[in-house]
Amino acid sequence: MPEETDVRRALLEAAARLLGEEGPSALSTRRLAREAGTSTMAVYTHFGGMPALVREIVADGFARLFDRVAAVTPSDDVVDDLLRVAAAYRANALEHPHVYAVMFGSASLGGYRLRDDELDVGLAAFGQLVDVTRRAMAAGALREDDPAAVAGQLWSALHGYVMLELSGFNAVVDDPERQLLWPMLGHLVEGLSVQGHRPDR
Amino acid sequence: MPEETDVRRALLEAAARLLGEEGPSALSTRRLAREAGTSTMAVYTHFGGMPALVREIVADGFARLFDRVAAVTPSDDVVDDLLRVAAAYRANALEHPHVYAVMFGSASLGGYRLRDDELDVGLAAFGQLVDVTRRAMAAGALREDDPAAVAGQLWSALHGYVMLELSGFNAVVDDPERQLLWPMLGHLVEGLSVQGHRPDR
DNA sequence: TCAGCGACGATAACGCCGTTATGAGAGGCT
DNA sequence: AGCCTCTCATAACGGCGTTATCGTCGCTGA
Repeated sequence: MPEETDVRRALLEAAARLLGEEGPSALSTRRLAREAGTSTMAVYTHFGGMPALVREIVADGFARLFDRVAAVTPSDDVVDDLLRVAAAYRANALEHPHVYAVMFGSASLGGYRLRDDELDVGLAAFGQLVDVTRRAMAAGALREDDPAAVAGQLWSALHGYVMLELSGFNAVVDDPERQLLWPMLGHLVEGLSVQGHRPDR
Repeated sequence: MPEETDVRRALLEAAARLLGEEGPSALSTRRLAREAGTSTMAVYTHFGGMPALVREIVADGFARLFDRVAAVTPSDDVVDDLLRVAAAYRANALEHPHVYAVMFGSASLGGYRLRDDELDVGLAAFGQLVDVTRRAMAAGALREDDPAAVAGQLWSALHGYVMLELSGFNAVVDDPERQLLWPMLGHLVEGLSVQGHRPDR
């Protein structure tokens, strides 16, 4: 049960700022303490070490992702809702690329490991996508199927494009957003909406 | 023009082994020198520093990816070729998860940065996918379109699933391979094969 | 043959890092 | 007042990347 002392808040804000502005390599206990105007011990009394502090940052990242997706207002065009959810997801990742990388990377950054509570927040965000998918099925825009599986397929594709964009690999085409992201989602939705079923593989 | 001295080879092999067995955090000049039976200076005389050594590992990773995909023998079923290319891509990533993460992660690991020659090897591997895509279009299995764009869409989706699998997030469903990977690629191919065109977004 | 040279790498040092031990100070409770 | 707990500054330990220094080879040219 973390109480929001000033030092604790200062550390979290400095960590978020450092991660956002200079990347993961700038996140060190000493640098953090310097920026927050305290000593390295504060990191240990308030968090128990760098990995736990990173966990907090990751949890905040999932919470922000959830909020960003939740801010998409449903309309009467379910497919458009789906695409706007994707746009919100991508925008959040582009605005906080390092946090996104830590959230989903098997990356380094102190040997953290996703724990149940953070995973729950992540699953809650995924649940939003499942909801939109379920609504799209109810509206007939997507073929009836396991909503979690279909949402997972959409998520995989979206996540893949975002990761390639963050790595710069989307430059294999001239206009990635118009040649990769939206066509890919469009074609995937199209394949998911066909009524005839074809065996997979 | 690197000459293959024993020490150089020993360093590269130790680095590959450490990265594969213990992950990125085990890759340090001192540890590396210890494992290779030499001193840290060897890293600098042969590579110029850890980032350059990591670059070599990444280049090898791209070369191996290329070979793995090239080993897929074309058949008369172009869509099946495509799926077997995807399977080879995924298998390579699962066998060398840390290398794959470094190749495509905006990750840390010493502040490397993809340079032209490594990027060329990566683009060559992507070219293989473009070729398969082009053949699929010629065979009528995919609608005529920009092959690079279509290949990029397939790559994005595949890469996304692989990344989620490496992060453990594919556990949102019970049987990820049968509920996510193959259906996703199948639906995407289906959407890409429909003759009617729908405006994207 | 042998002097000279250049590459290789072992040693040690510098300033970082994460982490821990120690202790000083502040605030609340009895 | 006494005590206790929480907070954090200081200092230390070992490990890190990197650089400077320097000894030791093997080769080359006369």
